[in-house]
Amino acid sequence: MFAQVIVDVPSSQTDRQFDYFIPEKWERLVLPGMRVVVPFGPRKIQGFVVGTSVESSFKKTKPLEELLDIVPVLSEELIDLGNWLSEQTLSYKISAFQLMIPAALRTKVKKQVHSIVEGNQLPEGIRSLFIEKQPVLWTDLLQQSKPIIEECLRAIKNNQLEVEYLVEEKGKKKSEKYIRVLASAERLNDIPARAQKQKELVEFLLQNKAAISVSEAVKQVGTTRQTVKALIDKGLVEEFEQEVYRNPLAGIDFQRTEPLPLTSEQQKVITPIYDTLNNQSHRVFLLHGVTGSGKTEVYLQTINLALEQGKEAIMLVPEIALTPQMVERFKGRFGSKVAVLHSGLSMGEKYDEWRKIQRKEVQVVVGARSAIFAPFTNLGMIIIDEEHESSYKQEENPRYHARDVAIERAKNHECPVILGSATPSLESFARAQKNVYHLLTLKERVQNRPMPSVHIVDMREELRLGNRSMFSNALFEKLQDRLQKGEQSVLFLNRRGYSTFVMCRDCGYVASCEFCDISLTYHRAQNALKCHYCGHEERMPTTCESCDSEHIRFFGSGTQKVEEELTRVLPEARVIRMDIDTTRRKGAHEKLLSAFGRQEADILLGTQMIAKGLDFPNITLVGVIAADSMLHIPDFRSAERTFQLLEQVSGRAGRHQLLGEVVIQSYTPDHYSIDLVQSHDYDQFFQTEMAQRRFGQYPPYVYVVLITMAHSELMNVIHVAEKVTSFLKRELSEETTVLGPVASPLARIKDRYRYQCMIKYKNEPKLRKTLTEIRQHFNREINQGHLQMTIDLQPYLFT
DNA sequence: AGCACGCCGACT
DNA sequence: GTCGGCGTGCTC
Repeated sequence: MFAQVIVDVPSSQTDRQFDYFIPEKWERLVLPGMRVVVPFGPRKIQGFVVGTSVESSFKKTKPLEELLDIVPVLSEELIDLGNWLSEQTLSYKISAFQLMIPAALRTKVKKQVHSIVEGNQLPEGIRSLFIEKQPVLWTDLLQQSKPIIEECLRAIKNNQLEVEYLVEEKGKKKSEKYIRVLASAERLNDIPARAQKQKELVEFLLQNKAAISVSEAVKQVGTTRQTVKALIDKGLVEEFEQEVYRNPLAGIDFQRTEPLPLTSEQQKVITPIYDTLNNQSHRVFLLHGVTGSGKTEVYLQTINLALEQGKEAIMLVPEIALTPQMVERFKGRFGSKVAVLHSGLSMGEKYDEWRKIQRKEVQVVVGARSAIFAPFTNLGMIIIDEEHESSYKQEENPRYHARDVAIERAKNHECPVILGSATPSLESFARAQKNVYHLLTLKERVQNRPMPSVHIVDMREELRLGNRSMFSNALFEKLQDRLQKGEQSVLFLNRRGYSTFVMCRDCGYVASCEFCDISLTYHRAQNALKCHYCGHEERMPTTCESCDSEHIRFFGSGTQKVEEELTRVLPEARVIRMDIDTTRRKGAHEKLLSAFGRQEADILLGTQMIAKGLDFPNITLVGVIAADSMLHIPDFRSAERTFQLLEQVSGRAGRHQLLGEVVIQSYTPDHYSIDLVQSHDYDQFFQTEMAQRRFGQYPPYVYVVLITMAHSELMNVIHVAEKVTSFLKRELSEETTVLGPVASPLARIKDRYRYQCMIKYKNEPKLRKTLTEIRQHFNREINQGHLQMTIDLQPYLFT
């Protein structure tokens, strides 16, 4: 028997199957989806078995070296999915497979050297290194002086030293010491009368038939490890190692909740989902529900039905929305049937959660992007909450979108997918309009709570009235008012975007490209404004093109500056600041939020991360300091992102008894992405934005591919970029547009110059073939490490 | 990705 | 003549 193996060597030349002979002792044990160690050339590496066969077309096959799993870590479905994913994203198969297993199971190859002769037969200079035939790590050896290294290399040639490859797993299963009682009740008499604690402990163990961890037993009886040790010595108690799961949620009690009664709207949207579940068919639903309309309850109840059918469910949430509040709702409803996967867990904790899924100890997974690969085998439901979120797109290879993977998996399992959002992505909503997805709508908040009222403040007007601070009068007064009433406020400042945009403070005019209708980016080095899409360039103006004012400014002030300002103008307010800087430490996020929940602060000031999932009853005011900050980054999705973010932030206010109010400060209050937040009119926003996309030929009207090339020599990268562009223009069909080459928005990273070109197409059968050819053509330069080339199909980032 | 093999200049 | 630099190609 032979095994087809994908080896752990990420390169284009090894991105195919290699045949290995299965030794007789493992004949029936080797199954597709298992990890193995194989000899590969002179070394040993890890690989995934993707198939077995009776024959091999190879004359000389080496045998498998080691079997790393007893049970496959990848199901047949996940192997297929991996192949599909690598085709879709033009990445290596091995990278796709590695994505699907927890980091703890990824192996590292260690190289070490040990002596195979007696010490005194080794050359004198290196004898002290290899005492007692102890192996020396290759990396340590390389730290030695040059003559020593050379002496070692010679010894290896002379068969005095041997090189050995070790394949090691990164993570370990956690085990704890457990005890069980061996003694029957009679032998209690063997314990001396004064050994009171020993007696108590044995009695306790006899009552509790099951084995118990030492630490737990000691705690329950109220004694110390010494007692346990004495009993082990007497032979009354036995100690053994037991594998345990790390529990990231230890000590937290989740209050069980029952399904809530549904509103008639919720009932209406849930019916077709139930039908699809009952028919065991595949269908994609787009659940468009305003903030606070009870989408989560719909998720919970549909998952519940899937579980009742004996199936499993995956629920994806954006990383920053994976708050304790969200986890609590799922644990509350499904208890121990839930595993949680997010980046806050340690490698070991993630491994444990993954194994719970693999062993079918849980039926529901709540997690961020990569949880879409949860090793379930009987999926009945996949939900993607906040489906418009860009964090579902992975920005490194394999550059996949969790939404696409979800739909592919759901097809494999013939089960429904729910994409949920208050502000769906244009792509998804357009698909719903074309009936590719089935649209479900929740227009009302639960219990007839009103949507928060939104005030848009024109900051140009504020300036004219002499208010130069970052808070408008309206926002300042409302903040004071909440402070007085003891209600809480949330202040939102978006610092995203790397490049400064240029704006006139008098009229709000923003310098934008005359060909692309996208804001220009300021380049300090040349004191020029550039368009990152078409390459257009103009001098940095000194006066406003529109009103001749000299108040032309670069924009961008961070949360720290706002915090400073806040303590100056409202010294009595207690402020919690939440951004990357204050939440980097593990658990800091939860700590700050729960402090705010206990009303230990009046104002929560933060970036993106406070826009989602936040649900506190006492929040009655939401302020957005600079609504335009996102609008002018050079990205065709900037208006969409602005609207989505403003809607999300607005949704944080007035979710319970108290009414909510929102203040949005803007220099361009008439822009539709800001203006339409006032009426919470998604449909109108969709219509307007679609017209823009149509005009500029952007998604969803076309598909986009971004090719980024980087090289340390500017002339070199320009040359490559030009070759790539002209090749694409020659090979691809007439209807396809190839733009560029232009310098990337981030024109130089780590001393490499970056250029990019963009493909816009509607239907391009030769696309993948052509892109693969390009990569093949520059393969040598890429392999030599001079040239970097990334190909992003359906990119979300254009840096 | 590693690693061996092999071809060319520098030097004992 | 030999050592070691890097370019080329292979790994079941």
